[in-house]
Amino acid sequence: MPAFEPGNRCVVHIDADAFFASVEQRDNPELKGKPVIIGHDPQSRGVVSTCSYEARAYGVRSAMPVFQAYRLCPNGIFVKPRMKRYQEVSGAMFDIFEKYSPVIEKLSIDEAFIDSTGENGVAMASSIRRHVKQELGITVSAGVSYCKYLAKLASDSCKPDGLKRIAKGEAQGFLDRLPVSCLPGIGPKTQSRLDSLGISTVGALRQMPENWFARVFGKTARRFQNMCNGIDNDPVIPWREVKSISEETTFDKDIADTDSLRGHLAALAQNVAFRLRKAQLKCRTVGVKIRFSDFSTITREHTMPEPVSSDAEIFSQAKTLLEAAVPEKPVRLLGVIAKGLVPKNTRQASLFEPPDVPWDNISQSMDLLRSKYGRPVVFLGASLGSQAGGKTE
DNA sequence: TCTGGGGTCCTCGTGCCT
DNA sequence: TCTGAGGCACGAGGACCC
Repeated sequence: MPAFEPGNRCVVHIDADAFFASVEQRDNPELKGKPVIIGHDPQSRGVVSTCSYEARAYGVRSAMPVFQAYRLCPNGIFVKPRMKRYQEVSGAMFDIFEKYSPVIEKLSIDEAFIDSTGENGVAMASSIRRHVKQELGITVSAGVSYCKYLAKLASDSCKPDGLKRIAKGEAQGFLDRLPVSCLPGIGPKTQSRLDSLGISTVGALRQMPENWFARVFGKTARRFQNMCNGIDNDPVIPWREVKSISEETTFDKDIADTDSLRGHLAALAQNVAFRLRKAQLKCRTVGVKIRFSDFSTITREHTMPEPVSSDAEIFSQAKTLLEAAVPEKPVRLLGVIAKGLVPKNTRQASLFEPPDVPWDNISQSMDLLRSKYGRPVVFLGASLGSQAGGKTE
């Protein structure tokens, strides 16, 4: 099978290896070769964002509680995430991708699909890998195939610092051996459901009849059946519409006091509103998320006739929802979400409202001050005392 | 010492309208 | 006027991903 099949669809998937940890090791050479764990203080609530391969050797994994990571790897170096720094390096990495193809789909801060149809995908992937290593000092893994999810499975299978191609003729053999959990969309719940039915590999899943797929997967049956058979016609999409903007915070200690909750809610609402306006958007739906001390979680939302984006309007909606939810147990996490996003200038003309919208003017002035001096300079009265980033301190 | 944060998508129940 | 069906929007929650 030739490495380059002219005219055939070709997708490259690039995924940085232990991205946050690699950036920290690059910025601070003393960390090189050591077990670096990106996460909050091991004494606090929180989970591991990512960790270096040296830490993975101890059994540390992403999404693991930090105290557990500490138990497994007491000599691990715990580093607080520096999201701004990672964004910078990510930006530089995507600048490199753009030199190779105009059609790039950003999946997250550290991975992307690149459409390489009409090009030699393997050559492009190895050139990108070299380029990123030379310019940014971090390694990325690459997968090359004729569709997106196979390109991603290929890069997953050769991590770290690898390159793998799955050609059309090899796809079925490669897929059949994989555990079902490798398919995108099959998480722990679906995996255990399939396990209980005696299905553990993609090969076994592929043997199941069409009506069985329909019964087990419902609307998504066809997608999963196609994936088992190496079929995926999803194009590489260079731009996606944002559907929601949210912020949430887990408190160091659960909070039962409603005044304190209201303060945190105001701070969250303000940050969401600020991000909405920065993106030139308004929202029609405001929601709150409340997680109690027993980890049970509820969400409440309200859709308004007119889209809004001011701090006061979003806070007012969120406050009403929080009060209606009547938290009877101490609250562990509080969040505010804005959905139903529309462009900033969308507002229905009203016969009864003056043409000037005062909140828009106030918000504009507040944003100018925030942009100049930083977020905490101007804030809602209700958020007083909750401006320390959400954590109770 | 349990279990982050920011997203998307799907399902299901409910209420409203025709 | 009442009733049931169907479509639709909304709200809540779950699953999943990085």
